[in-house]
Amino acid sequence: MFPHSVNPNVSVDCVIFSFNNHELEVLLIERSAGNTDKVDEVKALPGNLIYEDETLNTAAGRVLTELTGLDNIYLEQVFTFGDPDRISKQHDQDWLRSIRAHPEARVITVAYTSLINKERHNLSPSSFARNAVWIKVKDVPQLGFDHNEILEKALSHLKQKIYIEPLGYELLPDRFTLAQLQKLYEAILDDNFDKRNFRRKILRSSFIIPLNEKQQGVAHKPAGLYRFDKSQFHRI
Amino acid sequence: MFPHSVNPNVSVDCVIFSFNNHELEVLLIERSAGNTDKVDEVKALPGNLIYEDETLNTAAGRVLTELTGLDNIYLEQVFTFGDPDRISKQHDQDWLRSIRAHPEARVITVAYTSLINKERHNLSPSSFARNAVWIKVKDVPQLGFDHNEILEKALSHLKQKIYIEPLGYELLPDRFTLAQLQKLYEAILDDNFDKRNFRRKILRSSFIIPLNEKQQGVAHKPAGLYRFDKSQFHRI
DNA sequence: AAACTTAGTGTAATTATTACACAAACCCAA
DNA sequence: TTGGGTTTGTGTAATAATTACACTAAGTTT
Repeated sequence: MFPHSVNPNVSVDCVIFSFNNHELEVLLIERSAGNTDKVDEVKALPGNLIYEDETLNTAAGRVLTELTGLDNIYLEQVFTFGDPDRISKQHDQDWLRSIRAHPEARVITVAYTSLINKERHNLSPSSFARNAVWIKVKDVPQLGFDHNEILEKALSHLKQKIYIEPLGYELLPDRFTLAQLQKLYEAILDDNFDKRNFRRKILRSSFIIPLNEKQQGVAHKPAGLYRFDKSQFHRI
Repeated sequence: MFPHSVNPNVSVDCVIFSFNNHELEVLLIERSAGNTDKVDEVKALPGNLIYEDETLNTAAGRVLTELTGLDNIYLEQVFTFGDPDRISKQHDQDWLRSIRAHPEARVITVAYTSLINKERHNLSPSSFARNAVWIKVKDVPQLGFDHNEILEKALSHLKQKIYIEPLGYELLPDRFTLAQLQKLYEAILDDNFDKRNFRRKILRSSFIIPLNEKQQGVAHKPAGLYRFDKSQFHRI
């Protein structure tokens, strides 16, 4: 491996969502300061400066892997944040000084997002990520830099997208019930739907295929199981 | 005025659309090389490096003004392009060498877009824009850098947006006919609609207010005039 | 066997979408 | 002044989508 040269002015940040059958969660890291074992109590989105010789998309994937261990995740660009003061809060600067060659350099960041099923991926934080944790979107505290704003933008991007693409095939188990799917839509859109209308509409869409199986071992009438038919749509 | 320091790694590009009552047009500049009066025959979107102390949005407005004279245009971010090779074509490099301190530096560009009525704005190209011209979107030639790709992305952004926001209040005259409005929608969406259905739908929307006036001096039945009611919606 | 819990279903009213054709209003030219 | 040219403006029927709404069925637990 040759060493890569770093672009001091451009970073990527990743907003990775998951679903715990109830609520949306987002992946955050706990920053550790330099070589010390001191954990910075402020959480942040996984992100870092790009290399000079990689695309933004590649950078997002690499940085996500380096910080959290998540590998081979499909990432989609959301928005770019470039306020000149976005990294200049004192606390953020203190932290940057411990890890960056030019902590004072202006950094524009390109946000990427993805949806994953956290059961299918293991986290193994490293680099300056002392820890990587799933936090309920509704419980997200004040984050470093402008990361709350980035999260908000990724969320509204997600809300828009769910009308276009049948999201969720990544967020749910392979076989799922329509109640689970409905809860997912409700979590993303922060709304509630009528069960009958939701079912009618979603089954009309041909992405969701009924299986001849039922839930087992639940203390009530078992629900039928469904799966996504990925062949019915294509990423652009 | 103090001199501004330039960020060598980040630029903005502006995709400005207008409408000639028939087709969509986009604003391009003809690049002039350095101090020479030689016109680079390749056209490009108006764009340039950002200053260290301005936001991306501010940079987009400033650059647009500097290159084309368009002032005070509402600009909206579209997408960010960061391919490591996006400015390395020989011809683009030749031109960059004539105007940039570090022509070889990697540049990530943030694209912005707007819709304007070209009748209401004057072009006065300056800086390295030898000329600024409106080109029909369907006639756009091969542009410098990755600007064809950027234009495509801005166009699809526009198509998406027209479903959400009642665009067009900027693109049409203050008073317009429903046929003009329909042609605008058809130009943007590259589609054709049934006149009766279009009218019914658009009039249902409450943004479009009938006036008690008719076209004058046309050699056929004069059409009724309408205006937009801007109070009926708000930019986010 | 009764209580508990969630699944699964139908209908009527309203609204939106699609497809389709002809008379009315104005100008112009003969 | 009349007829031709051109674009405007309008209605309806068929189909599809949306909304609102409540009870029985199928399991488990006690």
